Amino acid sequence: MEIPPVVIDRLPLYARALSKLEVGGRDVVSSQELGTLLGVTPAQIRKDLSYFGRFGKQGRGYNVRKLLDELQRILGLDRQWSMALVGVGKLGRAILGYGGFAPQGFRIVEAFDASPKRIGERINNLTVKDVADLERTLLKKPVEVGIVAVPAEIAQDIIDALVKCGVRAILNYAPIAARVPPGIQIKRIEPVLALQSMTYYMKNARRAAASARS
Amino acid sequence: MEIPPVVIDRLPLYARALSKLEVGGRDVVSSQELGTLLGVTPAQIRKDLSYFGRFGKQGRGYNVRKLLDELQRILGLDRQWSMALVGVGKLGRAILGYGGFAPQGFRIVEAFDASPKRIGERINNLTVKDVADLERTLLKKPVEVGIVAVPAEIAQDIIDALVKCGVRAILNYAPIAARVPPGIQIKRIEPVLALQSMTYYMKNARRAAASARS
DNA sequence: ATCTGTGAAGCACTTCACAGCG
DNA sequence: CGCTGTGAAGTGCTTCACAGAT
Repeated sequence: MEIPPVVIDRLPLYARALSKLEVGGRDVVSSQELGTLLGVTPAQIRKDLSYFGRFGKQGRGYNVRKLLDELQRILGLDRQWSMALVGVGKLGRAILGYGGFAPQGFRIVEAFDASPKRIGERINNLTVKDVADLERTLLKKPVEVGIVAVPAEIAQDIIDALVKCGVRAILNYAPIAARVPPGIQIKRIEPVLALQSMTYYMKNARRAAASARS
Repeated sequence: MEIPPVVIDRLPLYARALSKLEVGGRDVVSSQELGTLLGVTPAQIRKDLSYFGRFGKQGRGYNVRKLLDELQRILGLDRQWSMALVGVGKLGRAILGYGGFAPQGFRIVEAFDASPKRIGERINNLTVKDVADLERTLLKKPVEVGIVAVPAEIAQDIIDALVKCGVRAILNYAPIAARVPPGIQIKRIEPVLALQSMTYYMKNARRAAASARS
């Protein structure tokens, strides 16, 4: 069956909420309650889960531990993923320093930059390599994900190189509409775009209406 | 007329592409060409723009400068927006140091933190204030946008406080499904969620299919 | 009695296809 | 002839509403 991409985008949210519930010692949760926690309708949660199987018990709800396991398996979160960062400027350094990837199984195992000042530098147990050696390095020791934190002008070239090295997903921090071949995943992380669409709803100072979408 | 939210989300992309074209000295562009640049169908671009007016010339295309002006006006990008950052840890510092906001008219004018170590610290011409003074400060001198870069546990409280101070949009970096009253905009910036949905398509190593969505 | 799982209905968004203007 | 603007058709996603399990 072909699953709607929006559904896939919501599953990590469900998983995170379940994870919190589990830590809190919760055994069972209903779609109603989970929906309230996440700002999603109960029907949507049930429908989303129904694409993958029947995980609940009628009259009771879902077993927190079991559903979380299922979601992690479905999403491929029951394993480690290795990533290569390209661009070790201010943004790249922040990404290297960010503590949120590792606990979720995402590890940055290579860092590249073009500036002689940065090549050879040691940050967070990683030695920055010359971007000229990117293909050599990643063809020998492939990674699954590429993180692009380079200036816009060269971002597409870097993305092409990463794809050539077998990367199957890209997290793009550069402000460009990058093109990738079919089958390769790419998501942009762009705070400015997020701001620029929110201003549309803000510019008329209307206190009412303008439904907020988390 | 009620405009589909997805349309609003695409307009900043169009604006950015037009901006690049303008810098490149381009006078006119067709929906076909703009679509190729952005990976969007020409029909979608024309339909999106048609919600707001008739900006093109049949047989020719769109005047780059004029369409860019219109989009900036529509999105409210023809003015400055002031923002307050809450949380000056590693992530908050990276946000303060990020050079991408100011050129687009978004200025961080206040920074708050709870840690005595950070309060009073001067970063990028901003003095970090005590988060206990958040309401006092922002009620006196309101900002339009709040940037939340605090630990998950206190993020909802901070968001509530910001909303109380009249903030109309929130850029949320904390890993929670935050709730805001209707009329308040909120967008999450969460690289981990982006990764966690991409893995779904990666876990079976299928080289074919699995359409990539930029 | 409660809450799931799900066809069917409803709504939202995208694409088609072409009239009409430059 | 080229390209926009747009109703209409098509596709995809969400919500409804209820049968059925516990």
